[in-house]
Amino acid sequence: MKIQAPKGTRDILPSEIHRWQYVSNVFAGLCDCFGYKEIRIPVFEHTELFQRGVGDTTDIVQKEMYTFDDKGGRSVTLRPEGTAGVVRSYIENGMYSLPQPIKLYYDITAYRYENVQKGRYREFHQFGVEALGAAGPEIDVEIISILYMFFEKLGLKQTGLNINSIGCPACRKPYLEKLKEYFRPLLNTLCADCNNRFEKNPLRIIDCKNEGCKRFIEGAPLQLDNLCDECRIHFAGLKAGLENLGINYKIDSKIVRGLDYYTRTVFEFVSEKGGSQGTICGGGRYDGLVEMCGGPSVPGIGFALGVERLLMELDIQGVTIEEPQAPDIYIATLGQKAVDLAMDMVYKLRGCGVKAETDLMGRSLKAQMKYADKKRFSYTIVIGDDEIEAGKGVLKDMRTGDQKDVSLDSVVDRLKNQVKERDAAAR
RNA sequence: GUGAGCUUAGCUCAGUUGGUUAGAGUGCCAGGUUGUGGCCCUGGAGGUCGUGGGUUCGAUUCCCAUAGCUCACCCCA
Repeated sequence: MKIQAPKGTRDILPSEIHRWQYVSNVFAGLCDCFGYKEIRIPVFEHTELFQRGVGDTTDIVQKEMYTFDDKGGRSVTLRPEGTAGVVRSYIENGMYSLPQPIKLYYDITAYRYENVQKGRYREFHQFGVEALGAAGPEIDVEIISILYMFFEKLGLKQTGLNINSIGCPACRKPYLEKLKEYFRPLLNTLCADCNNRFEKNPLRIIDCKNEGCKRFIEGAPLQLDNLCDECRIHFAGLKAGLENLGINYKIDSKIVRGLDYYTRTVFEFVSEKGGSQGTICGGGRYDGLVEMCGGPSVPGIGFALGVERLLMELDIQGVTIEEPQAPDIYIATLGQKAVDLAMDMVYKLRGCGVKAETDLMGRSLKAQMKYADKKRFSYTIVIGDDEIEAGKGVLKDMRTGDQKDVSLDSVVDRLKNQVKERDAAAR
């Protein structure tokens, strides 16, 4: 069998790595401004964490987890998302006794076993943020504003924000009864999936895409219209907070979110043209999760953003990310003495932060020049026996083709300064 | 889990109505007389035509199976 990357995984190659590094850096910089610190959590956790944290009735837990027994007979699972692991770490490391709220972000891979298609992979990348300890709508607004500013910084203009409230345990119970009452007489006309959902998670019926079911969903009671006073006030606070910052949103009363732990605020950022995988980012409040995972009763809110989908959206909206700066100087050599000298020179230059290379293939001068050209070096220096004897090298500007002699003693210092000045000017 | 399309060189693709050594462009390597890139020219390396089986004198081509890729459903990032 030919060895190749497993289904649903892919290499991020040197030719595209700058796009990934760019969005990661922008995200990290922004989180830093907002006072969020990076957390790095394990790629795998005990399976039980996700069963409890993500929810037994979710598709993720029921059919999408990469679960296996390790050699000690423990069942472990590759993380299908980041929140559960962060919450586990919050509890395990006693973060509730640090100044609250705890504000964290992460840049991770996640794993779900499902059929691949556009914008969906088995190994995929997420940027995420979690804020624990704050219950009011202000933190909801802050979390959403991170994303809003992030998209703005990246130059994404057609990315819409949808928000909803799915209530708390107190108001969800009577609502679910109401919902079931509504759907009960319709059960034999609803699809098989919905019949399944009816007992396990009736909320998800509202999300059904089946045309036959959609007709009835239109008239179904919505959680948004059946919130308790506290939830209603919270949602009003969220809306007012977003308006205060000038953040546009739409209320989408059908957002449910596929994970069990969400309470009250749920939201997503969607692409206008992204097609079936148009959700770039999803998030919400999870006030019961920490307690459910064995910690104290602490409220939380967060989001996860799909990096693959973000990069797709940048393409769709025509946002290009510039290639990193070209390398500075290539030292072309003729003869062993020149090779030795060049090795010493590039070593010194690199020590000063200058991007320098020399021949490692024993190639002809012409081939070396071709290499320098293809790799887009700004300058080359040619060194041969003549130059060493004269203590001079030929410095060539690869853009203009101009050449001049330079003293080999001073050239390292001169280049160093030149690059420093250029970098300062760029800033 | 279900359905559709695709699979020939590193990449993008031709092609063979079944018949000797399977092609182009691009990329890579080397040359185009003394020590200089880009344009141009020449040459070279590189393919068990996804894999396994069947039909046939003969299969890269036809048939079947299988894997992978791509897309869609479900669901999600």
